[in-house]
Amino acid sequence: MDTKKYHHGDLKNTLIQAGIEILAEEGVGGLSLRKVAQKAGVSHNAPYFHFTDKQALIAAISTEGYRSLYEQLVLIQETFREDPRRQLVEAAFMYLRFAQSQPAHFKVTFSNAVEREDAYPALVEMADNLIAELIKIVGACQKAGILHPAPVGALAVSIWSAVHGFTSLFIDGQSMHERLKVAPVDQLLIFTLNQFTVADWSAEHFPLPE
Amino acid sequence: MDTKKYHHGDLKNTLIQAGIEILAEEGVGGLSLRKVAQKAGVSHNAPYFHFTDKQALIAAISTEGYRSLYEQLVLIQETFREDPRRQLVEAAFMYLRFAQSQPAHFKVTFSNAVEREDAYPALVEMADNLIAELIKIVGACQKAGILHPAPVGALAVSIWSAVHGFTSLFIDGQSMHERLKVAPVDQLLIFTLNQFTVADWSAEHFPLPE
DNA sequence: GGTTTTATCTTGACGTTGTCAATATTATAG
DNA sequence: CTATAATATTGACAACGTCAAGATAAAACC
Repeated sequence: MDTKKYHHGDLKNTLIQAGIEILAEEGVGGLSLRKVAQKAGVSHNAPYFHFTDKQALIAAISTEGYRSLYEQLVLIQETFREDPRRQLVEAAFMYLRFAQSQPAHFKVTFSNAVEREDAYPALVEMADNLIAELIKIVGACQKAGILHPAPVGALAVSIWSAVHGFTSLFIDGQSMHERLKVAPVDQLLIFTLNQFTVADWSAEHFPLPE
Repeated sequence: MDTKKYHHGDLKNTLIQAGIEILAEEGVGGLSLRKVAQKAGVSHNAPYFHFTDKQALIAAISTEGYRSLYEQLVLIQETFREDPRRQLVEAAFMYLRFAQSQPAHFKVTFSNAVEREDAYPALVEMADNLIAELIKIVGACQKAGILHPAPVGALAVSIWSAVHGFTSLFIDGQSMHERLKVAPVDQLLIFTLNQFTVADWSAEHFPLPE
């Protein structure tokens, strides 16, 4: 019950959504407290009754990014309950698609701006949720013999690092994926995922999702 | 011959260095054109004769980040000329150490701020240099039988993605490396690198550099 | 139900920022 | 040695984050 209805009614979430929309329309540079307030139809100081700081608003937007990733990860597991291999592939592409469709929100989510993550427990909690789901999938893949029997935490960190780095480098200025022109980005992501499988580097294990 | 000596003499590079120092002292949020100018001992508008924009200064700082990584990569290859395995390990740790010691510069380098990379040819060129060196190392590792005989460009992208993602997640709010407490960060990086070797997941292939 | 309290929002102000325009200064070219 | 172009300063402006003071409306209390 964070969202009491006083004058405006649920202004807090309205501001968060306005912020996410501004990120989509104008990018990270266009995000300002005053513009968010204007978009929500309130005065330039109204946000201060819901966020102590600009940082706090950014942290809330970041939290929503984690929530979106987390919820999609849960959905993927439900959808492909008996196919951990498919879960991993879908998860990786979901990650990439999120970044492609909302690059500014993706960037903000991964704390380009938030310095003291500890000051925002809701953010930490949602990030933990995301990690927990990822570990479930990696664990299931190990059980199915698709991934090595390494410590599941370490393997989850490695795979997430690879997918996150791949995605970050891709949206942060087409750094090379396009410059090298070695392969389409989707295929490169599959290739990267394949590095973590038990077998050789051929693309048989993780075909592209249709 | 970019650096003519008129009134100040080499103000351009002075401003870039001042910017890097501010990043080290105050972080990304503390970087402003006016503060950079003040640090260089010039008026608040002097930078506009060397950078069209704040973005242009950021692009120059980013370029310096790429240059630093590139030069260290060249040095590593010279130092361990006959040991491609060692080159790869040292390169990965050099990357991580750079981010650890200058997190704000690392973040700025990877374009948290620069939107139109194409508008800054020097930046693109230095990034290309970095990629070229990385590909050399990966190619040497393949020749030595340490890495799979996959297309070298794709493999370089995958490995860079893993190291970059690992490093980014680590400095962007200790996202999990510390939260999971699965292993010290250095060991986790080695583990991640090991995923790309030809053999199994045991840590024999890439021991920690002393 | 009327009053008090408290949460929410507005208005106004201040210093800082990025950037433009106008002006001054100095190095280089002729 | 002058003229010109490159370099730097000063001043201004709107937008920004944030603080302070006041207004408004919901909630709590009797």
